[in-house]
Amino acid sequence: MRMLIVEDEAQLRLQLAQHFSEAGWVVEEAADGPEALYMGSEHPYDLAVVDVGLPGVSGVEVVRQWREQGNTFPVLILTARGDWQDKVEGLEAGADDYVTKPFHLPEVQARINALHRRSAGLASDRVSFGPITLDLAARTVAVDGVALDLTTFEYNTLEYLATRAGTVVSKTELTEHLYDQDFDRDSNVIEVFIGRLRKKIDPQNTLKPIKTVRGAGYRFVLDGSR
Amino acid sequence: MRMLIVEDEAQLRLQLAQHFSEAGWVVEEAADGPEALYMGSEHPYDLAVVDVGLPGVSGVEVVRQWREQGNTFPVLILTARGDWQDKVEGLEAGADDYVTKPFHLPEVQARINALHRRSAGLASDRVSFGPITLDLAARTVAVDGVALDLTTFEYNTLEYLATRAGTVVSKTELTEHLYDQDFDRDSNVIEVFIGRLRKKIDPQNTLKPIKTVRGAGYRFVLDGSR
DNA sequence: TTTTTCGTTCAGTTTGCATTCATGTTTACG
DNA sequence: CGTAAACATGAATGCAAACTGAACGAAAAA
Repeated sequence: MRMLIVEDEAQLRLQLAQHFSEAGWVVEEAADGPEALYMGSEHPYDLAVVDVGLPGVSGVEVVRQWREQGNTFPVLILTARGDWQDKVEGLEAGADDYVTKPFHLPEVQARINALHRRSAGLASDRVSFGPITLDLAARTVAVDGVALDLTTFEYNTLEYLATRAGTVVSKTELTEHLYDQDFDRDSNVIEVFIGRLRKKIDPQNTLKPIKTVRGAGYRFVLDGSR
Repeated sequence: MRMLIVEDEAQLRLQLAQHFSEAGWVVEEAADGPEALYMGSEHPYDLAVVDVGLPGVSGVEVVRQWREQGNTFPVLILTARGDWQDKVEGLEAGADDYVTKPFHLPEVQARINALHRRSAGLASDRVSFGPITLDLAARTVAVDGVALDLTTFEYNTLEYLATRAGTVVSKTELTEHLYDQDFDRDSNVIEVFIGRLRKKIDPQNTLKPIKTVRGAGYRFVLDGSR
């Protein structure tokens, strides 16, 4: 999943970026309002963290303009402690949640997990499809109760497909959400990962949870149903 | 584990600091309210000891503000004997336990152990994973009933991983909780300790209790389970 | 003092894994 | 059928992350 971090203070921005990279996100950064506006309108992020106290174009303004452009990804704003007004304005501008600075990473992490989960339309951190269970918080997958040993990208690919189970996901959509902007557009990585996933999830090839929709992409489903 | 001691009286502060250093904690100190507020919001401590009778911003106030910021680490407050009110206010502000001054170190030690254990979500001082058993109070580890000879840091590293068994712990997280703020960020100590731990716990390399999650950190887990 | 213990650094090596490439297989459609 | 495009797959590559053994040096112990 791809996240945009908008924060002018370099140290804090880096700290957040490092943390969420380690947590498995693809992270991009913007240091000021205009940059944030550009990046947010150019790329399909899955989530954004925005400091409202930006120099120049304020964070609230950034969020407002994103929303006016029809951007729907969840936005978490960072407000200075006691700045009641910022918080209210931010939420009115279309932010989904807020955390006051100084904050503790676990708190930000928790709220981001919640936002991300909600935006995927899930009630819980755990999703099951027959014998296949994903734990979004722990980033683990089990088949028939046995944990699978997946690499970061294998897991990312599977999570993206599974949280959109039943719908067709194109290869471009996958690369847009699993890679940052400088991705080689004519690579076949996705095909390779799909292959490896199929082999790891279902070595006997009996479940066939990932169907190919020729010319359109892939669809995660179980059973013969549709 | 990293602890913050907030106490204005230098002699007492030093006594506590020395005691808990020897007990294996990484100890940092604050001498007044503002300093305590700053440090508590800046660093991810695992526990704090706060004297309520601070000049300037009172200890109760410090705890209240920490809690408002979403800080969750356990807090033990020190109150003057007979100062009934302080104790009540402190607990209401979000402290977890109290000790009245003058106190006996063993008592403080015992309460801190209890708080720390509870915050790790453990019911007992003893934790087992298959043949591996840690005794948090005695800071000892045994494999198949045979005691291991671990150094302070080796034990600390193992304890941190084991009390979070099943989840991925990043190297950054480890250094944040096992070292104080002036830690050389591009050191590979953690890797070295992980290596030594693996060798000591499991010389035949059959249990493989510490798994590497490339790019993310380490995960303590036994068998294929979870 | 000398000796030992341990935390830390460093350099060299290994390994995991994302990515590419070449080739094989399926499918749609004329 | 035939053929071209889309997809699958096994092996090869390259690089950064992780591992490791040795050495250093500070502090504790003897």
